[in-house]
Amino acid sequence: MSKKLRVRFAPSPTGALHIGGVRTALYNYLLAHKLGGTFILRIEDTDQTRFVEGAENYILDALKWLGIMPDEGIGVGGPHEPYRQSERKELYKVYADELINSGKAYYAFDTSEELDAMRAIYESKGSAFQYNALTRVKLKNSLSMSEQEVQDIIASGTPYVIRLKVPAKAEIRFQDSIRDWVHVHTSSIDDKVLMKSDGMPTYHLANVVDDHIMEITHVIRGEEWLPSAPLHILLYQAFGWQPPQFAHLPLLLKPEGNGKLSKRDADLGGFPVFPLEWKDPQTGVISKGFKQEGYLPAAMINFLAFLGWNPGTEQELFSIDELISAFSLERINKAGAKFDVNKAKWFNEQYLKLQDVTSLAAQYLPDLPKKEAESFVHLFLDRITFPQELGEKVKEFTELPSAYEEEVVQNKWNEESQKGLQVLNDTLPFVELWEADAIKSFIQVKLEEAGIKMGKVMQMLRVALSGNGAGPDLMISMELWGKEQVLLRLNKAIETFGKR
RNA sequence: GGUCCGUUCGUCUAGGGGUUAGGACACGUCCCUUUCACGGAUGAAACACGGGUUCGAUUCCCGUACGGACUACCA
Repeated sequence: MSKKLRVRFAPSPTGALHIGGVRTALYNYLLAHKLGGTFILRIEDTDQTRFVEGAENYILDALKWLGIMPDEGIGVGGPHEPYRQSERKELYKVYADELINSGKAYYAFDTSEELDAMRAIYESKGSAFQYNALTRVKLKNSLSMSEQEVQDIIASGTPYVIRLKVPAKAEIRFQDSIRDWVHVHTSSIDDKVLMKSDGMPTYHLANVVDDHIMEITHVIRGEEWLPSAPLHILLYQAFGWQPPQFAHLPLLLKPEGNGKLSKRDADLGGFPVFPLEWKDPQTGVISKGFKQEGYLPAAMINFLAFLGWNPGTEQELFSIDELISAFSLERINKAGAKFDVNKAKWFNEQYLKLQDVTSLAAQYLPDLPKKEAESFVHLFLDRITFPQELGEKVKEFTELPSAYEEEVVQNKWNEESQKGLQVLNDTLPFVELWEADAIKSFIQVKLEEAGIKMGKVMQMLRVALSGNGAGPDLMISMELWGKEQVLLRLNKAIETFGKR
């Protein structure tokens, strides 16, 4: 029997969770649920300088809103606590020392400034500096210095880092679930820093150690990690551990032109990149959230799932349960996907129509009587993308027209329609049952009696009552306005047009 | 610059040695609706380029171009 599947989503609390991160979390969640595995949330906060207050809660809230909650980890607990890397600091030191002792890693004393200077020199010569088998002997580290020197310098309290001693001539290969075999020569891999001088591990070390300890079987993460995957393989090898199965997801790209989707593009395009609204605690800048814009969680999930994956059938609308059963790593695409707001909106419209009318009415039209609110929801549900448009629609509907659509008036206001409106104005007060069907037959009869064709006046009537040449069913609208209001509007319109 | 990854309609994608290259969004037209929207139908719209392998390549291989990621004591 194979090991039980365990996956993790491991964001850094450096700000709001980006929509690409949400998709990564979603794919992890889907795989875990499909295969009866465990979905773990771990926080990678090893960079103290980039820590942002509130970001961790934001991540949790965002996942909660979308319904992709972890089974284990932050906010849930579990057998491998703590799940915040800053709280596991001591652990990484142990493993880094293990690598030192086995000769797989070494101490380095070069300062950032020295390295920067080194890079500048190489760059001026048109090449790139690498801290590797070729250069490390000439730099300040435990490989180039005598053992005594190293002991002295450490004892003196000089800051140091621990670097991985990358083998000089080897080929690293691994089979990615999405990209198949990837191979890289170690000559292109740097002796990466494993432990920083502040005693914190870098991503690479912490990630590998935690994934191993937490028994992660599949690492599903963004493509930006692909270049460092060979380094991670090297680390697993150095520890003598079995690496997990890797799956590097294609990137989410900006809608216009090329490049990774960023917050800036979103602002330009007028759509969010964050699931929830986010206020940057440093700058106070507020970024839009999909939730606040009116996107439904189920629509977001469906839309996101299809950005880089598809079931191979022609079905597009998938509930989360359907996604879980249809999902597989094998059907994830290789190429990056551009974020298309139109498609997102379409998904939202589809899910909006599926919403319960009663609860939409209660939530978005709370000030209206229940029955009336529900009528409005019925009237407008097919014409909106976001639920909060209901309020705007109703407001617009309820207010007296401030102007009349000029083009329609121009074309339709004539002797016959004038006569028709006048007939209606005179007779409508006598409608007994003010209800759409009754109003309709009443109008039919009255216009016929007057010898006026219905088609000649209906659009004029619409403009007279609503101001617009197009809109929801007129008879139902009239029912909702009520007799008094209709007559008021009709009067006003006749008066206005009559002056022309 | 170097390393790695990628490339099918405008966008998301299906497909895969022989297909009318399929679907969805967006767009056009028509139908439904005395309007609009919804819905339905329909149209326009793609295999980056060049070599090779092959009877045959969009599909396999190699190059080129283009795009992207990475190249920090950031993740």
